[in-house]
Amino acid sequence: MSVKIRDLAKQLNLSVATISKALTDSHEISPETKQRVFELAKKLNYTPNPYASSLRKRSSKTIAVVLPEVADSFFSLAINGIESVAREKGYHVLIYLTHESFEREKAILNEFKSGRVDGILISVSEETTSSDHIKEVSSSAVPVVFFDRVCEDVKTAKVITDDFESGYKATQHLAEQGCKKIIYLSVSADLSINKYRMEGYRKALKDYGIKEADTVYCGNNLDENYHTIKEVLKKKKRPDGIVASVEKLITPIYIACKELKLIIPGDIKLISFTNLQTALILDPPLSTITQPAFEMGKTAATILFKGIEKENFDLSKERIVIPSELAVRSSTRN
Amino acid sequence: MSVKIRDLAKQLNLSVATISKALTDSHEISPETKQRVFELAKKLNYTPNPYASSLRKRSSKTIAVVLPEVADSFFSLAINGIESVAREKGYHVLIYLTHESFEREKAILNEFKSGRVDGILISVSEETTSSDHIKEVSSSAVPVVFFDRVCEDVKTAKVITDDFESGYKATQHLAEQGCKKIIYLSVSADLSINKYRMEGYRKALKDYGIKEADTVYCGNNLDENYHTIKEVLKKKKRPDGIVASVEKLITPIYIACKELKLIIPGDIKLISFTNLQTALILDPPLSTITQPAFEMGKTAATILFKGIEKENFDLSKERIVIPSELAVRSSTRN
DNA sequence: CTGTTAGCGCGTTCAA
DNA sequence: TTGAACGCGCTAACAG
Repeated sequence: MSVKIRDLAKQLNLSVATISKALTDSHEISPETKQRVFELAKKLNYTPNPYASSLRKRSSKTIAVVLPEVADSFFSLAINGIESVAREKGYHVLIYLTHESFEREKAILNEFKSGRVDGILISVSEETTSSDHIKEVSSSAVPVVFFDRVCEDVKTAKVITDDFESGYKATQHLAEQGCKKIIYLSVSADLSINKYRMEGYRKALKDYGIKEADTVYCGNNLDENYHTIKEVLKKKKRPDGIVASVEKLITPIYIACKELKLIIPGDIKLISFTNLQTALILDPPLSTITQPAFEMGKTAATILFKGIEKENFDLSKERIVIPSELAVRSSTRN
Repeated sequence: MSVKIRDLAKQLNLSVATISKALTDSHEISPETKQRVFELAKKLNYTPNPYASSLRKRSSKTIAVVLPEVADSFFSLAINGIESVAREKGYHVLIYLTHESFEREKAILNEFKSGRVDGILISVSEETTSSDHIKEVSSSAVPVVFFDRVCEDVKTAKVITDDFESGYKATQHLAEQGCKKIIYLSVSADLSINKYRMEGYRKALKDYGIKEADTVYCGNNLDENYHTIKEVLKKKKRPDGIVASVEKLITPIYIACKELKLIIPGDIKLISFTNLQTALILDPPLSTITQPAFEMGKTAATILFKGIEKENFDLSKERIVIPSELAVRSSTRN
């Protein structure tokens, strides 16, 4: 086994309590003994047993990050942001993936009632309809911060982007380029982000007097999505504009268009929500709505730590909306 | 606080020991009492305190995953693989990012000497030259499995792709298309994957009698990489083939080519290591070497769990090479 | 300034 | 089949 406080105590002829205090730099220990303790600790490479400490202090210095998946560039970047502030604050990060399954999400959340983590960062799954499982842990004194995909009915902090505005801006961009039939591609009707983005889309359609609209729901499978999209594009009254509300729809859209020999942006104009670097180099070019994923991760984590560390910090008051960016890229060919 | 064994014991007029045994389904407890215990546990939503249990059992049911970053599609997919087998086996996953810093990697590894985790999955940083920090934890009885980016001198399990072969195949692909000057774009000379890929590249050059070669080292910044690549492409004796050994070089290459009005694959043929879905829809098309990232994550995790759970399982004997795939995509325009 | 004592919640003796 | 007692390693209260 590794070296423990007892070992240090014996070697220095001190009590374990003294060592413990010295190690936490307590003011009730003389500088000299502190010095001796530090030196021996370093020499023997002493590292405190985190679980003993957690048990005693009732705090684990650990947070949980619950995500649908890390396939997507948004969540990848967000993890980087979360991890960087966690490390800075001396916290450890447990990662859990729901794979968009509600059942799995419930099972995961249930494990947080036992004090494994001091706080939770969550972006709910596509299937999540009820939020009881979250309320339950939230009310059992473990702080929860929502992040991107939220449950509005849980009274706690939320860090989101301006989904309504970005849905509006995306649609507006297409409308201003002369699109007359703009469709909205989605993956889940229940998701908060989707609801707001779609409302923005509807508002823009209205403002620009566009009557022809349609919402198409896709799934999580590339092939199926490709087929779904292809069917839509084969219709007699084909859309001339597409708002892709999530990143994973880009590939099937491009494939379907190529297959059907539809030219972007000649026949169909396209805009997608994504943080992919390769959006820069797609040809035909892809206009995008980019979310500040890294920043969002950092912000959400920062708020969570406040909720954990500040005694009476009211998380339910926090609702941070971070603006997304519209990047218009026009063709060099047409 | 949450409900504990004591609470169950009181309500059932049993001792804590009996409850504990019943919950672990011990054979020395009668079926009837087990039944009663289970029922009450479920009713009160009892979840054992993981830290008390870890302290007592000297096992945390937790593994650490140490990665450079999750920017890249390879690591994103790998995390999914790792998490899925971890969950299946009832393990928790702590994630740590080195951000390609050796110092950070050492600091992280140092924390694993205290029994926080039962095992470690690691893909080393670009800066990692020595492996003492890994040997140290590995020899202190915590199993380590390398994964993609390995340290050859540490005697433990390694899960990798056929880097030599894929470097060879990539170069061969360009050579067979008639390239006469093929350059290799890299990010770090020290990385194991890079060494092997480059050896494959060199071997292919030799086999195809290509004399003109060059290796260009890039960094982690999109802009800088763009400039570096642009300079190379501006030379009088411009390369006519590029092997991009990591995903993040794709974007700067495309940008530089566009800027210089170099046509892919007319002027320059390109092949890159990547798992990006959007590689499918890049135009001009991008041929790729794809690593089975999800599978690798699963495999690495599976081996790690064997090392953790099987008493005398010799990790140092394990070296699993998973084949990557060459996907050739040709232009529809030229 | 330092030491003694008493748990944190759980699992494992050993005795009944 | 059950229970009492101890200890995992650490920290906090209270004495000295």
